Amino acid sequence: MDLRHISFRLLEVFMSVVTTGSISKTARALHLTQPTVSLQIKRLQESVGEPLILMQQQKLTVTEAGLELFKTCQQVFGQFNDYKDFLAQLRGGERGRCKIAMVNTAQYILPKLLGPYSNLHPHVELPLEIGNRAEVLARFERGEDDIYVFSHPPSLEHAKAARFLQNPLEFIVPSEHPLAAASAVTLAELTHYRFLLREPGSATRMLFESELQGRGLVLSDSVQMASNEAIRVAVSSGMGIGVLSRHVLPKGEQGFKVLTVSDTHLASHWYFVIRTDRHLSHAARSFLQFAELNLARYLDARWVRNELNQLELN
Amino acid sequence: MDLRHISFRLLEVFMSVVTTGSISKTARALHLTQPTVSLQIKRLQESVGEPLILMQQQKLTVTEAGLELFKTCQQVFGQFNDYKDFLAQLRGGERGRCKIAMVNTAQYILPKLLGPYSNLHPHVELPLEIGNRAEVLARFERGEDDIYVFSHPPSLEHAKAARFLQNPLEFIVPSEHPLAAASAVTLAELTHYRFLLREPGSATRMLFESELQGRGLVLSDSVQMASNEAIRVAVSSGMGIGVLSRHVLPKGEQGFKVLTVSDTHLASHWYFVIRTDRHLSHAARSFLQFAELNLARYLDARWVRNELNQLELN
DNA sequence: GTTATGTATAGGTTATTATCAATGGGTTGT
DNA sequence: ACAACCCATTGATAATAACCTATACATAAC
Repeated sequence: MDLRHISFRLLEVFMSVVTTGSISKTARALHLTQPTVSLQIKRLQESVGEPLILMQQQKLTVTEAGLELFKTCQQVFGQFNDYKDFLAQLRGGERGRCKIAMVNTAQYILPKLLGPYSNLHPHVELPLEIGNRAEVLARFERGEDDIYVFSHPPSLEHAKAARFLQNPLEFIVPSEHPLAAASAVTLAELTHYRFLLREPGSATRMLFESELQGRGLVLSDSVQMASNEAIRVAVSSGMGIGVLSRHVLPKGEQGFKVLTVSDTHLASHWYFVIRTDRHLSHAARSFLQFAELNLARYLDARWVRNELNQLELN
Repeated sequence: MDLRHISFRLLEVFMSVVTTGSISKTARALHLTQPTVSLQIKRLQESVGEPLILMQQQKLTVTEAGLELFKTCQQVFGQFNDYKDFLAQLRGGERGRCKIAMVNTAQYILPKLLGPYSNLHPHVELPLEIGNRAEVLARFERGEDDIYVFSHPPSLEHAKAARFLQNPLEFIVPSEHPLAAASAVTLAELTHYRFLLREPGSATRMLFESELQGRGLVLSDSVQMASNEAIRVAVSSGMGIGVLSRHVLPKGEQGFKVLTVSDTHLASHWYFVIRTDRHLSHAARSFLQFAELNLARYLDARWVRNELNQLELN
């Protein structure tokens, strides 16, 4: 038996012949002519190498081999119907995978969207990758993920980016710091103190430094720290002033105080980034559409900047 | 997703691409060229309406849809392998159906062959039909069975017949019959007594009557009875002389006696008959081959007349 | 920078498929 | 006996599937 050149169409025709018990009826049912069906069956029988139906006394009977083939076909079409269902779910975004790579700081805000989304689409896998800006950029280059989250837009080929949230920066000082009691301060005043900053590549630091540079200011002293958490702890223990995303700050200020800097309002933006040269997976599209509709609901509405329509998801 | 024009070959190629993880390797493995495989996959993807594999960074990855299709294919090929096994069994005569229609008297001898055969091939269905000569002939005409058993060859179009057993006729008389004590009698002597016979069409009666006619003898009295069993009982109760196939007589003579008729040796033959214009089912062929080899073993060797090679089974 | 290696695309050939209409030979039913 | 069905066969056609070679184009390896 040589299946190679048998198409599913052929099996469909065969199944119809078995169920209708007639070649002519099948022809009518499938909008074919009777000779066509006759030939199809003949060809199928040759491929199988065994008679599948017999005409005896003008009545069509199905042979043992034919009946068994029919059962096999039923199962096979069942399997493919299951597959079709799977595809439908995939396309509907109910199933599949949406791999997201994000820079460190994003891990404080993205879960607020991911949680509700995941509850709505429990069958969608949502593997997350967290790294620093350079790492996430490298992942983007290699196209390892479906969605990338940056603050600070990467200007790359094949990238489409859209802002979705403001990332306001806040200055925090130890509770016992000389400036802690001031009702308002200026940026220039701050530069006399020691600053605790993330590594040079980080969006927060880049934004802060370009602001300083634009205003001709220079920090008298700064220390580099590996994480936002480390900065927060260091500030609380009196090491210096920190510049952190507002989203990173815990609700209750513990051991530090947020300054009101009257002449400075620093804010970068969070971006969803996708590659234009890759098919966006259905799940990823589904997540971004969810985000577009629900940003204000799950994130602090004051900072939402919904420009996801720029991704042209539809 | 439109399966209609997808052939199994195409799925085979796809599966190979998934398992080898490379289009070129698949091409080499299946003795195709690389562009051929590329195109096949492309076509499959179009049929499915969803990307199945992705090339990223020179590495081939299988999408969700692709992986699921692969699993589906595995199952489907599994089903068809099962079907192939089934076909092999069918062809080997291990499975299937062998419908046999036989005349009444044959039911006393055929089970001796069918029993051992059935033990050897437990998965072969062996439906039996038993009727008088006319009924079995009608079944033959309509081609309702695979094998027909007659004594007396039907000379029909599309029939191939072969003898396999002599059917010697015996004369039986009631124990208290005047002839019961005689050591030997002649046919002519018998004609003076009442005979118990089957219906005119039966092979036994036809044979007996043609013998009488050939020798210019006429029965003085005869009664028609519906079955061999009825004749046996009637003889035992003294109603007259019976003519019965030796194979029908029980081992211990009860209430009757078998005569030795010195001038008469009547014997017809049992025939297996098949239609030449129908495919002989594998099971039927298998049974006849079994019979050809084992006649002498399971039937009384004295009467075996093995001419089954005339059926040209091989 | 050159050489493999792997994939995609273009262009072409041949065999096969999927159809059809027309026709002939059977059965069945009236 | 005739109409009504059913199936098989024939002959024809347009589409397409299944391949190939040649070529271009990446990336990885040396």
